[in-house]
Amino acid sequence: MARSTLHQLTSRLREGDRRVTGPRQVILDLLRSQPHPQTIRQIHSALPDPCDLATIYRAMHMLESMAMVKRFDFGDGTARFELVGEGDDGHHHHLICRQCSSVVEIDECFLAAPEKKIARQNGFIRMTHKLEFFGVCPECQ
Amino acid sequence: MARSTLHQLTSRLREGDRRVTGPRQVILDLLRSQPHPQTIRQIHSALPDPCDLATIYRAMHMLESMAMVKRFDFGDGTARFELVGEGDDGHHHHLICRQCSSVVEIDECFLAAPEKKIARQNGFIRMTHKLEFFGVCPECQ
DNA sequence: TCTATTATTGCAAATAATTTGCAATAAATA
DNA sequence: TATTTATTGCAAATTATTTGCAATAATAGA
Repeated sequence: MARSTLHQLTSRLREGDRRVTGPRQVILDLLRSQPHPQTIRQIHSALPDPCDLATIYRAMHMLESMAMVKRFDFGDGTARFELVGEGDDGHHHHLICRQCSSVVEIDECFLAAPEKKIARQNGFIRMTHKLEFFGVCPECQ
Repeated sequence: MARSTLHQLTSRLREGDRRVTGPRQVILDLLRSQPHPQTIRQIHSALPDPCDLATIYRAMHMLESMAMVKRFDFGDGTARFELVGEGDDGHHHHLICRQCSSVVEIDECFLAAPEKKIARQNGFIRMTHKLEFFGVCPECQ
């Protein structure tokens, strides 16, 4: 999946009737450069031209509602966000080191069949799931 | 897996050099009666003889450290706890309705093989994972 | 059973992530 | 360029959770 240009991203904003503001551009540009999910705080401290934390929270909600970012939960009580490629649903998983918190992207999803089975057995529809792997990375062993 | 008696649970406390206090007994008894993970707040409001929230938070930490309860994360920013049977590691998953939050226990785990594969491919050890399924239950459709 | 020891509790205050009200500001449009 | 209104910054509010500390109660020993 090719990485979007900043221009492509701001175009998506315009198409969604959202304004292309300074904070939104630097946030998108930052996310564009990061291969792994970022916390609000990481985004905030990495911005060249800083803006208020509340602005980032609001931007992430907006981007999430437009399916431009995907929210991930590593179980530490802090949301993380990753840019979603156009035409992609962003569904994938991560492998996280419990010592140093380094992250490996896991593109494969093993749960399509089990998920269907569980849905059928319990009469559920509109299924999805959240899955993250944890372990100790080579460096931390 | 048979449900433990309150006596069996308090025995485990004594074996771990923990005191069998009033709050701990009512908390354990409450968890014993619940088939699904409970939030601190749910536990608090269901206690016949109420105690401080901080006491429940501390009790759950203690019980977790003794592997008597397992913490689950349904992604709503609130921890949930389920009693773990003796000789059981408590590892399992849930199916949660996004409308009414009803819960189905999923005892099967489909990820043993994929987890090994991911560990091998990335040189990780001491693996585990967090997985919860979400959907819309029959009642809410 | 009574006493001493110390883990545990309750209460209040502290954290930390996130949300929100509101006036000031700055995109987008005519 | 002027107008409209989404967006921002700032401060205060919310929610889940943690922590300090003095009071209390569970347990071991006499």
